[in-house]
Amino acid sequence: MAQSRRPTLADVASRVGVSAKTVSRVLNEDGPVSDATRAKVLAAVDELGFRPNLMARNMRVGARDSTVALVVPEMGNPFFGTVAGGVEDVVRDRGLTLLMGSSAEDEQSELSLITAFLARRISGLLVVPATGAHHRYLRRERDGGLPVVFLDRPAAGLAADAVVSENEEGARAGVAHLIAHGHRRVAFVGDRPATLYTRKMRQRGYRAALSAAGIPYDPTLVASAHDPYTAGVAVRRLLDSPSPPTAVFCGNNFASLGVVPALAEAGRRDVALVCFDDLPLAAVLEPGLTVVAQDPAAIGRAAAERVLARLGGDRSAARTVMVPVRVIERGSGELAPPD
Amino acid sequence: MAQSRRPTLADVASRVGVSAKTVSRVLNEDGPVSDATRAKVLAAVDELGFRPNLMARNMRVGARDSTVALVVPEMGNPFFGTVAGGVEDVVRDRGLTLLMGSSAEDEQSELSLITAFLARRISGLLVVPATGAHHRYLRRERDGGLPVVFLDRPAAGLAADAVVSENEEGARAGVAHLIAHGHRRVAFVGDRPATLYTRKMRQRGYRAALSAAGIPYDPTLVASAHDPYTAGVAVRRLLDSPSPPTAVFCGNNFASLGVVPALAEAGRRDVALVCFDDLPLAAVLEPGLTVVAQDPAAIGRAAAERVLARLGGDRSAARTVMVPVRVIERGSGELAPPD
DNA sequence: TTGACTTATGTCAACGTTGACATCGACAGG
DNA sequence: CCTGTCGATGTCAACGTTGACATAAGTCAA
Repeated sequence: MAQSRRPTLADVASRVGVSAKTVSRVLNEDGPVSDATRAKVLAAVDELGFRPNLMARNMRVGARDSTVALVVPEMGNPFFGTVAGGVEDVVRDRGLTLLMGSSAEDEQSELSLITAFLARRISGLLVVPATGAHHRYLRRERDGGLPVVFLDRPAAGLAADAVVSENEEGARAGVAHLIAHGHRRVAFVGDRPATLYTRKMRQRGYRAALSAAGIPYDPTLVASAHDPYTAGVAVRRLLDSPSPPTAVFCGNNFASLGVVPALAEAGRRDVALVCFDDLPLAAVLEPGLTVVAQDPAAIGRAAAERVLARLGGDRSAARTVMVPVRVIERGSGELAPPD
Repeated sequence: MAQSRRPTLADVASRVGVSAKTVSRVLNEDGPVSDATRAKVLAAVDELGFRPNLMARNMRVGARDSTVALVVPEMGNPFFGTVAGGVEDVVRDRGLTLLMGSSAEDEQSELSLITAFLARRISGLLVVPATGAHHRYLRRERDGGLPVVFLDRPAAGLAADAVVSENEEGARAGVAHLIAHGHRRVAFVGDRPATLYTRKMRQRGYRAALSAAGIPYDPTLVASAHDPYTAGVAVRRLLDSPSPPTAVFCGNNFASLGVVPALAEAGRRDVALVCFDDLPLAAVLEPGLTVVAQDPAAIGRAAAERVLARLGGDRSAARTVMVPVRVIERGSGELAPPD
């Protein structure tokens, strides 16, 4: 119960009867140490339960901490969990540890989280920007050689590396897929707020597909939602309108979780549906859910590789990496409109 | 490009023409500082882009880092992501930052990850143990006052706080639910390896439900899988056996993702099904998926609260907190067996 | 046998910060 | 006018570790 101070190198040293430096040498496999001394030191380390203090070490050697920090807007969202998994796979191989924190989509928490990470002298920073946040204040860190990479959404106010999905092209392909199956009235249920980067890009793809097919853009066919409930309400209203859509393109996974049940409950399995982002069980629905699948693990890996490249001395201009998406046909997107 | 050394307190101080200590006072709102000095210091801090070095600070004040570490077996699994979200909600309110890392279900990576965290003098440690890992080596840290809490699965070889779901009771209730609807041949598709804590507890609940109903335990009705594919294969084999089950109890979410499609593809919607763990879209299936839902966010919150209590000086004996689960009826678990 | 080299160890300062204590002027009360 | 108090600041050492350098004993070729 004595809540005793943690043992230090000096404690180990005095127990063995050598200097702290010798213990340091043993633990870092630095300079020469006799086998006898080594054995005694290791025994003492074990007995005392000594753990090196990385903070002290990093300070002395003037190194950054061997950690890479990842800031995401929500921990619970499996998309970001999978992104994090991709990051970890890559950084672990380089002996780096991943630190992760959530900004809760709040600009202020994002700032304080990033500040906390910088205060720990991390080696790299990965950020999925919270809505409305800007990152001008990271300019000095970036210029000072800290790799800063943005994921899923680009940075505002800072020229920095970014890794994003092919949002526009994916949405265009998904909507074109519906049009190719005969639809002319295709609704778009996008994320909220409408200023969100992914929302904007996907809506742009939606409009591109329409105009490529010579279909005029009709704003009454566009709705916004960030949670399933709102999305459900929105899609019901669209279907009840005077000239309802025959197909729906759903712009993010939370919206999908509302749109799919809403269509099912309304008994409207005839409405064609393509969703951005894959979902578990999507293949088991009746009909199966056609999606534009992102590859979140690939996003994480690509971002981590950017960090490693910068750490390795790459001083080239900031670049944006586009990660491909792909359309997975499962039935719901291949339904023809009623004649 | 100069990759210049980061500015220190002393740099700020010499620029303003005061001592480092005065700058420290300004930044920590410690002792008295004149308004004029304060203003000049803050300006210099801004110009130089000074960031306090938390490692140096922590070392000087002899404090642990204001960080709580969470070790999970897989980042991509949304269950753990939601757990992490629960932890974060609680620790953030106390000004603590969450560090997260994945052990990839590997005993060795778990050990090195935990070692890395301990070397950073974290304030608390939360661990979802990897399969087969033991934690005797954490005894000294726990005794030294470091809060150590295990989640989802208890520790092996260490008396420590733990927060787990009511696995046994939940499985018992789920299986009893099937029995109440007339089933006598209920299969169990459990996690793998069979020594996994959650697997064992849930299987125990399965057996308890059977024996409460006077149904003999039939090992040929039990299968194991940790991934969807294997689970699908297993359930098909069960259905093709000479005396097949009329109902299936599925012991974890990855297995569910295999069992549900397998039943659908085999055209066996008549087979009753209850799954441990809720899934998105579970309500939209035909029939809706009856589940025993865990509350991962509550697990995370409870674990974080244990850490905070220990940090607050709670020296009571290690305890295990059970987080309730609940049966959500949606159709698949209420199907009657063929007569 | 000596100087050059190697092996095994020790000493000391420094990393960036802050607690403890010192200093110095201004100002109030007796 | 002296003393005590307070406000504003400075000095110094220490946190735990390791790089640079020093030392001491042993080895070996000339």
